Amino acid sequence: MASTANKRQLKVEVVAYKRQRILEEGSRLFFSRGYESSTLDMLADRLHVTKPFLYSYYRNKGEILSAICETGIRETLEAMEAARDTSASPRDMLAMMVAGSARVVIERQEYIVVYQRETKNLAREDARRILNLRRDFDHLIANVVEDGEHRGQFKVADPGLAAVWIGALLTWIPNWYVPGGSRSADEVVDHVVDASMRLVGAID
Amino acid sequence: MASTANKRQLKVEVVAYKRQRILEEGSRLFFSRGYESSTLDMLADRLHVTKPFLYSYYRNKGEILSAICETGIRETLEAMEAARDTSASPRDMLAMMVAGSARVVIERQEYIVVYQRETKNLAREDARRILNLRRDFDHLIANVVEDGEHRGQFKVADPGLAAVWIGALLTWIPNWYVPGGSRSADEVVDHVVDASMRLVGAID
DNA sequence: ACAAATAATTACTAGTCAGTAGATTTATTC
DNA sequence: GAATAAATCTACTGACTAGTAATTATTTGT
Repeated sequence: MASTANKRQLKVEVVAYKRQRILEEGSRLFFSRGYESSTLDMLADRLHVTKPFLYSYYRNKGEILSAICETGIRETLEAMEAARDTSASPRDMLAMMVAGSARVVIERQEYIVVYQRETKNLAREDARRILNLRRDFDHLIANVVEDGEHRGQFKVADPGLAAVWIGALLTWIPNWYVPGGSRSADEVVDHVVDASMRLVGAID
Repeated sequence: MASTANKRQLKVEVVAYKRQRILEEGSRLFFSRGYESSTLDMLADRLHVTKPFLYSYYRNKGEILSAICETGIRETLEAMEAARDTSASPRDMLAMMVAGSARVVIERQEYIVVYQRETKNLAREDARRILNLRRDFDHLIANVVEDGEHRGQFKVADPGLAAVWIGALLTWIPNWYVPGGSRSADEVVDHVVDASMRLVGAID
């Protein structure tokens, strides 16, 4: 039989898993119906549980939303940080950053769309925290672009603005990429990288 | 005294004006609070009228939303069509199209943001109609890009995709342009045009 | 096996809000 | 200036839903 410590460990994992499942199904629901039009009863039904179940894993509806938004931006950010912690040239680094976060956007469409569409429904405090993550994201791009500009690999007037453009391209992906459609995920990633390179005037 | 015909004409104009004012204030309200969190009582208060007043100018809440969305996309489209009906070169035409619609996006921020954020809350039929306008918009750009590509003014792999990118830049403006901030509207327009030119690989 | 603790449910409330019926005020016509 | 029509308002309802209190079921420790 398993030790008490093991059991305790298992329980922690089960709780984490349940919390994650709530976010997964929640992101799908909010994605397809919008946050306000989604009820907690609907979410509970999809998980084959009841509403009070949700309340023992999240304080309220808003906390579920904020967890979804935070997951979306945080995973994108992590993909970028992984590329930054490389010794690649600015050009290659930017390509890796864009490719990495594009892949997250594609894999986590629901999270990303909810994150960018439902900001208005976040509680003040949550909105602030998540906005800061977004800022980190923009700075990460801006820094690489600036570095590349100094090293003569890019030709761009305003690195901050270029970062904003690249952010726009990434966030926009779910508006036109259809999973299972004519374009493969890899093609999409390549296109986004190509467009980003054009925006920063990467010298061939 | 004014003739009966004149009075009738005036009345038509007054009705149109009231409908327009509802949309104006509605777009501001939906922009700042989100559609679902906005109540018709709030909207009525802002106009110093009552809820049933709104119902004598629009059938229901959804019709107000759809009118706002349609106004947003339609005005952008009109700016583009004006540029298309010019005999300019593809390069100049695209620049005019982007500049024209960027100005509309800046002037009508509230309409544009509501349009792109609240699509999920549109009735089926309205969503379809508005999606078609959006398609026209994309085609208009794609056509110019394709034309420019054939004439050797642009260098781009997929004109349809380039159109999507440009649409992304335009729609994204409200996410970073702050009216009365450090950048003037004209500067913003120039930046968007510049970025679009880079995306289509315009030959200098 | 049984007591304690944990997990999840049933059944409810309190508040909100889109939409409406009927009254009232304002404008128009003769 | 009375009669009619148009515009707007007051006061209400019915449906919905976030959140909760009290109860039942399940797991755990001894």
